[in-house]
Amino acid sequence: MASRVPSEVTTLVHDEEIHAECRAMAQVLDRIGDKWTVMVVGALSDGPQRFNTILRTVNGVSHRMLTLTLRGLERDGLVTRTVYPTIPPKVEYELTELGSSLIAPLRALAAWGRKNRPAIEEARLRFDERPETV
Amino acid sequence: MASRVPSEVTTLVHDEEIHAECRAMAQVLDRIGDKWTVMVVGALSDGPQRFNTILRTVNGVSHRMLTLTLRGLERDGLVTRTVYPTIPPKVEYELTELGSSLIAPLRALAAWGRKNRPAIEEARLRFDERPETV
DNA sequence: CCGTATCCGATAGGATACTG
DNA sequence: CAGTATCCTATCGGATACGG
Repeated sequence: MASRVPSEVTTLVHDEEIHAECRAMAQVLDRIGDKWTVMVVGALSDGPQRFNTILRTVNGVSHRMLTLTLRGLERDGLVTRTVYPTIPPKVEYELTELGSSLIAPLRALAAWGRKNRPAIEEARLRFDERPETV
Repeated sequence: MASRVPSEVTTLVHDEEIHAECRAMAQVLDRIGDKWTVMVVGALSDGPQRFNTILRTVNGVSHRMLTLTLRGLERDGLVTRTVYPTIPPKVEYELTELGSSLIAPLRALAAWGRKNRPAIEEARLRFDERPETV
């Protein structure tokens, strides 16, 4: 890390911006990049849900992973957990303001996926069916 | 899969929509949910880049993972790979139209991250510092 | 009904060394 | 410079069983 020469300054500023973008994305992916988080958020976008309801809605999630996923979302303030001390117990999960604010950007991504799935699958076929070593 | 009763029909239609959303998201996460893909796309958003340039830009990525990440992006038609058969070899990667179209929704997510990082970190502290079992 | 613990396999991803 | 192969580890996540 030697001292910088003046001519690099503008580049450096640009790099800083890039790196800010990168750190933001790294953080977001750390939060939502796992297998179930966005599905759970999606399930909760309908309103408060009980544990077992989410379990049935989110296709394929295991009991264990749903617990962990919800715990993570609660920890980060995206979801609230409310226990009704009845017998049997009833626990409701609900998106916070913060959690709800994530839905819009998520939908944008999902829209991209729906729109471009055909193109991606076509590209994939072409790539896989091309000769081994041209 | 028993036959459905009529009273469930409207619910079913709604469920179908939910599941379409879910599958779209599952697909997108499968594509960009790994550790490096979005960073690489970000690096390429500046224009075509050589392998080693990307390697230096994307902080922390290993030689191996960059290769795999780029291969995946190429396979799905998000990136083109151009080899200039000079000595030493020069290989340039560039976003396709499809790849570029991913940048906007990605930026939306990054913006969400930058805006809400403080709130998330605060929530996390509160959660971690609360008594073990109230 | 909801949560946790234990066990276990699969895979992601880093380090390194070798090739053209 | 760019790509591949090998090895090794950490983590993710599923199945299951038990506890409150």
